[in-house]
Amino acid sequence: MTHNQLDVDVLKNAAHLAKSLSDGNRLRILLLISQEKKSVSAIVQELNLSQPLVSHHLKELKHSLLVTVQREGPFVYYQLSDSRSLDMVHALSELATDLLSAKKNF
Amino acid sequence: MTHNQLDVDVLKNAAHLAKSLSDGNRLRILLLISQEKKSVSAIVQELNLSQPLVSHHLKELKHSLLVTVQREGPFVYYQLSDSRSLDMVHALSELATDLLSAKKNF
DNA sequence: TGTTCATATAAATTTCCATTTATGTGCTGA
DNA sequence: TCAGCACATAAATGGAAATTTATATGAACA
Repeated sequence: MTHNQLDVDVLKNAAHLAKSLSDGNRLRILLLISQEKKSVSAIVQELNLSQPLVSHHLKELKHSLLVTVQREGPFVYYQLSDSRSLDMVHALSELATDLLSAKKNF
Repeated sequence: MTHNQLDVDVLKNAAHLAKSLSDGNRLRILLLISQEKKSVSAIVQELNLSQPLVSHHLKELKHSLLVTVQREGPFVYYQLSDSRSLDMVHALSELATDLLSAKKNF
C-alpha cells in the first residue's frame, strides 16, 4: 500500500517531466542548447519563434529542472542541465518514428 | 532547410508521444499491462479508477500506438505494444527523481 | 540620467485535456 | 428475445497550456 503510493508519486514526477517534453518547440529548444549554452535572443533567431514564446518555454523548462540559467551582462544563457535529457529526446523520436512506421506496414 | 523541416516533424511526433506519457494515470496503466495483457475491468479494479476514465486513457494510448487491443468474448484486453515504452517510463522516473534530488542538495 | 537593448511578465484568447455523469453498444446466457 | 455484464462514447465542466499582444524590468552606455 505505502510502497504502491510511493510509485504513484514517482510516476507523477515522471509524468510532469514528460509534460515538459510534450511540446515540439520545447524539444527544438532542448536540442539547440544541448551542445552549448545559448542566449534567449539566439534561440529566438535560430528557431524563428517570438521572444515571449521562447521565454515562456524556457521558464517551463527551468521549472522542470531540464535547463540551467546563467546571466552574463545583458544576456541570459540557458543550457541543458543533464545530458540524459538529450538521450530522452532521441529515444522519444526513435520510438515515435518506429511506432508510426510499424503502423504503416500493417 | 528541408532537412531541418524533417527534424521538426520528427520532433512533433516525439512531442506527441511524450504527451501520451504525461499523465500519471496513463503511466500507471502502462506499467500494469507491461507484463501481461489486462482487461479494462481488471485495470479499473487494480488502479481504482472509474471505468470511463480508464477507457478514455486507453483510447489515448491506443491512438499513440503504445498499446494493442484484443477482444476475447465480452472482454477487451490491452497490452503494451513495444517493450521500449516500459524502458521509457523507467527512464523518465529515474531522471525526474534525480533532477529533483539534485535540486534539494543545493 | 535617460535611452537602448535583452529579457521577463501580464493579460487576453483559443485550444486542449482530465474527469464525471449519463447513456449507448456489443456480447452472452437464460 | 431479453436481461445483464463489459466496454465505449457523448455531453458537460473545470482547469491548464500555447500563443499573441502589450508592457514592465534590468543592464549597459552615451
